[in-house]
Amino acid sequence: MQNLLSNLKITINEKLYVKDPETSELGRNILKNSILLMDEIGFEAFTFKKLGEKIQSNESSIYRYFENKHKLLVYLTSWYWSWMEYRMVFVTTNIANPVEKLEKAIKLVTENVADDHATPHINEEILNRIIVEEFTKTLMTKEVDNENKEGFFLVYKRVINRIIEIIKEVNPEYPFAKSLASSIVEGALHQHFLKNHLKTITNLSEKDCATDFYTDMAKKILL
Amino acid sequence: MQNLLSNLKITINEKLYVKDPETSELGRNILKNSILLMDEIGFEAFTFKKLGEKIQSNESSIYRYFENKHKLLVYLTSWYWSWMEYRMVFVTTNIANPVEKLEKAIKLVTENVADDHATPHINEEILNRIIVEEFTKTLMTKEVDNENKEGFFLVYKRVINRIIEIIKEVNPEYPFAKSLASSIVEGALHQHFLKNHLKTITNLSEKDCATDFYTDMAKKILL
DNA sequence: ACATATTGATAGTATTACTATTATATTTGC
DNA sequence: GCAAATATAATAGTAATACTATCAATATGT
Repeated sequence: MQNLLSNLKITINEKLYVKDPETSELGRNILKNSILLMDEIGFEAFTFKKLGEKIQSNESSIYRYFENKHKLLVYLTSWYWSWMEYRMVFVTTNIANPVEKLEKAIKLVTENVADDHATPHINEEILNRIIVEEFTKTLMTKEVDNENKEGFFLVYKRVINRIIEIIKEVNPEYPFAKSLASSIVEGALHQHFLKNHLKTITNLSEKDCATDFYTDMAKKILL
Repeated sequence: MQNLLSNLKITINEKLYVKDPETSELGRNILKNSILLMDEIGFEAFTFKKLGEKIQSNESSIYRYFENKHKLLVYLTSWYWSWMEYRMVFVTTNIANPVEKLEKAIKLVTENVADDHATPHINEEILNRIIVEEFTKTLMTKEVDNENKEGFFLVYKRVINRIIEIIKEVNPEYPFAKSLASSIVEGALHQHFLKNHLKTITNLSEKDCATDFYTDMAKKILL
């Protein structure tokens, strides 16, 4: 089956870039290699100069696409959550049973991620590692309130809102639907971080994912 | 009642500092004002130069206490979790009923924090804000595995392990005690972050704390 | 009073995070 | 096919950061 994404383009908030990187070879190269380089050396050590060397291009050319590395990271994470939202809609549409719908949504945000070949310049498996290791840094800045107003985190909130709605379908009486949904999405990332680095305080081991833990949690809380 | 902490000194991993800041006036001044300055301008904008100006001391003098701002932040967060552990032991000792014990432990890690006047140079209310906004940054670095080996996160893990043990007492059959404990501790910080910045995806509002949400969660999962 | 430790002041370095300018390709429009 | 527009590359430069090193001033302990 041909994946719909081959034809659809993921749209990202225009304020996140100076020039749309999806519209040129260099732009797509920046996206592809910024994912690889960030995964390799981490967000703190990542610089536009090093990225320029990696793609045999110039620092100044990269600045024509992105104002700074923070916005590039927000761009990449927005891309990830957009991709996640697209898959969530796909997987939950036409499912009549709300519990089944919730199970599918939870599975999606908690399972291990593999590359989606429909997007040749984005490796989702590696991008997922960046989300696990760096995503909270996009939020935890002194500019978060302004950036939130500018809509930088809309896609992320939309993914969580979709889960909130499903939770409400499953149990309209439950008073903490929002907190439960945001806990699952953020918590799953955190459990994956722990399984990689602080193994003694998580039950997940190397190849596990967080699906069982959160499915069990949601069912016991809501049913 | 005189708080025990007035007499007890919180011990921090020696690898986190060059010279123990609790042993001099300047050291305690660095601790006190680094908390104030980080809260004010955020960890990214925080520099030893600015801190030096704030305490009318010199950048180079601060470097004699801490190698860099990352280690200072790890020091402050270790201090916080030590203080939390001390209070947790205090609050859970001699409670026979495991469920009551768990409730008290959850309350402690999820409630809003007020200043503890037993520690004149540390303002715990402000330090808690720093934990909410910056704690994950101490973990999410490329050095996390080495620093974990050096014991930088021992106190944090110890707090979580105490909760794991209580969860096991409440329900020895539950298979995800570790993930549940780490979810509660990290998740509570995250919910507090959301209530301050991304209010639409949490049920907590301004003066709420995460206690009700997590107490309800733990009971439904374990009982 | 004198040795020792602590702090302060200054200077210096490499790197980062940009901005500006100019030159050189490449594309496109007619 | 050629001029005009656009994109990219190369270079230089600036202010700030994250330190290190040195030396002077001051306080403390015996």
